[in-house]
Amino acid sequence: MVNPTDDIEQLLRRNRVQVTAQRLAIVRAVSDRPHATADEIADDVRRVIGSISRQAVYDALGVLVDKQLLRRIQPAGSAARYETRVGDNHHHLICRTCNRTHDVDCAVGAVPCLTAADDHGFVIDEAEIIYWGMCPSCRQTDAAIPPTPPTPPTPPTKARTPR
Amino acid sequence: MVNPTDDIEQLLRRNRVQVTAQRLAIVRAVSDRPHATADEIADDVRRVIGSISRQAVYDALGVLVDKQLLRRIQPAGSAARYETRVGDNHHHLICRTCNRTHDVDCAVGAVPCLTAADDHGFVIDEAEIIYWGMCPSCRQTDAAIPPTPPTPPTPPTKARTPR
DNA sequence: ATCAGAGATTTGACATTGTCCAGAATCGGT
DNA sequence: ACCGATTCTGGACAATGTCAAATCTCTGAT
Repeated sequence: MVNPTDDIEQLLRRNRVQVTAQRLAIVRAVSDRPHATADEIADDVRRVIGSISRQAVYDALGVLVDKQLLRRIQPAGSAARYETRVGDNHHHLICRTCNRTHDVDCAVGAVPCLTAADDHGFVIDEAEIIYWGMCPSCRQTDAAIPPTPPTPPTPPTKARTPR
Repeated sequence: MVNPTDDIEQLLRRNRVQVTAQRLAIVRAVSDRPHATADEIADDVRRVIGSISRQAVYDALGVLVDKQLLRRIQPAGSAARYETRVGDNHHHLICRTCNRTHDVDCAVGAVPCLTAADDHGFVIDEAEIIYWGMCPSCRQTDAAIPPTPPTPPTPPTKARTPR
């Protein structure tokens, strides 16, 4: 419960976003569970508000991302994820096995990575960086059960990603 | 036509990948048109081979990526794209408007970006970097037609990305 | 406090990108 | 040329979004 509802409401008003119960609940849900997918957010919101349409969730997330109140990330092989930490050029570290996602401050500095070796004449506005790897607990699990090459309990050769 | 078919065939055999007409055509298609989607690849292959099932395309691409003969990238808001340039830690520069994708050598050096500021105990095996921006020709087009605020010929506020 | 219009939500259809499965066809070693 | 393993085909299905029309709700002005 990071943000009292009142704060969220004022945040929306300051940014000229119409305030509705759905949007309040959505922002709160994202704030409470960073890196959640639209689906997870919808579930969380329903638990609080009772019900919400899928479309409302997508619309609200779209508006909030547009207004830069939320940031959307779309890691390969998973649905889009949302977070409230915005405007600070941080990156992400994702476990290939369990999909756990961590924020990582930019290694280089403030707005660093916006410099490509050769920009091909582009005007670059974002450098999106995702570090892929294996988290400590998955590494442990994986190492603990070597005697099952064909079908390791965790992912076989590669975690399935049914979108 | 970068690779004669014979070279592709030997490449497959060297890597213990069964050689089929479909796979040869697929590798060639990816080689001829880097950053193509599965769908585009299927079309290209059909133009050469006559026909191929959607599943065969996905299967082959999956196998080839597994064997590291192809690299798969999945930019936000578009289908997965494939390229033959593999194992050299290069990154990508994508135009938000027209989706044109360029390769960019890593700004830092050899295998550089594998260092996150805080790795949370992860074993990181890849740092995926996508630079987002606007390419020269889209920038020009965009600037050339300012008198259409409601529905600019190019994207209204943001290019739609129907996946 | 009320009202009108802008904007949001709901509902239901549809699109895209993949995956699963079972059977037929093909490949490659002998 | 044969046989077992692998691949391909075709059809169904799943996940994640988007579109469009009708209805409802906010919000600012009266």
